[in-house]
Amino acid sequence: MAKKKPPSRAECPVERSVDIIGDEWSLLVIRDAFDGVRRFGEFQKSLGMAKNILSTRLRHLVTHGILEVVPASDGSAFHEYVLTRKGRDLFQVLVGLRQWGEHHCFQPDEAHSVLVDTEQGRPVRALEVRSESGRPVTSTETVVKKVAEKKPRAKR
Amino acid sequence: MAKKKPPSRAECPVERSVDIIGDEWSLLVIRDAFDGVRRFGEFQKSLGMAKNILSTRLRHLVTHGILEVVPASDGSAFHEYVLTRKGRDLFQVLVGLRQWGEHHCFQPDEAHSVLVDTEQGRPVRALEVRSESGRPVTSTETVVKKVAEKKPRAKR
DNA sequence: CAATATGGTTTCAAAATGAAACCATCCGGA
DNA sequence: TCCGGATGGTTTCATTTTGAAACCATATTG
Repeated sequence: MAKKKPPSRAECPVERSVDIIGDEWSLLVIRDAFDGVRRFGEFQKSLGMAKNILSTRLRHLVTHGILEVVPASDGSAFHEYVLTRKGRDLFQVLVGLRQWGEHHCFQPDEAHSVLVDTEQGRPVRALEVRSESGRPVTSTETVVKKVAEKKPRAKR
Repeated sequence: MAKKKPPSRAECPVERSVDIIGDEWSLLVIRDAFDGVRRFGEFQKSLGMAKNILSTRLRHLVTHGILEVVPASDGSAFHEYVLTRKGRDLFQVLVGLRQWGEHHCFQPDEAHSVLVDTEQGRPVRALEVRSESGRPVTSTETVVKKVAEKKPRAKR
């Protein structure tokens, strides 16, 4: 839920991300936002979630700069929730979740939606993690380098 | 928590993924597993979570084939939890979360750990979503194509 | 200007969480 | 081999979060 906790001070970026968007509803709200959902009622209907929970989630995402509130695009007095740059930058994460789900959460004969590029109408490629030199690397070929203890710069 | 719910029948792969791993603890357990954590006590200490919750999460991840229980590598009678192929395939998702966190959840002067490839010891590249032709595409250049209503194949 | 749609908030029961106590097995040493 | 501690849990219970439903204020529509 929208955490009362102070912003995560973890040194691990994964942890900070998860602290913000690592709950089911937030990720699904973001997915809907990528799909063009903008209005409170649309989210609620699409996700089938309780209004109070949606309300806290939207507030949470706005607070964290992932969504922003803008005047309704149809000129009415209502407002809408749209992804910020920060929110759109979650694209790779959503694509990763999508591709993993496609690969591991469906039976071979089961149909699922597909992410296609609008230009060609063909499915996007599988995400690849690449080294700086461009070589694809697997998880076993990488390691997390802990942050060096910030050595206070010698006075100069 | 470990859901009692039957496996998600959503047609959206993102939703199925999120239904399985879309909670804070599961993702952090998986992150630790990528970092080589294998023992119950290690997870518990690393994550600082209650043992009962860790217990349900590990069971949940094992049930869903993301972790598997193997005999302890040190020959003791205890066992260990290691990522399966399915679990390792979450690499891109974790990398996505990491890179987003690095970019959006740290102050410019704040240090954070870094994922490097062991071969060169240099940070991996930023994930890119590419079209089938290899062109990088943004979220605005893609669309989710809903699954065609499975048309029962005409009898032949 | 009345009726309804929209976008919430409040209330309250049920479920999940987390801290702590408890417990069984394993291991290492005297 | 037997004792004490480490390991890997489960149980218990108070607190927190969730979710369904009722309620409410403003906006829009007829």
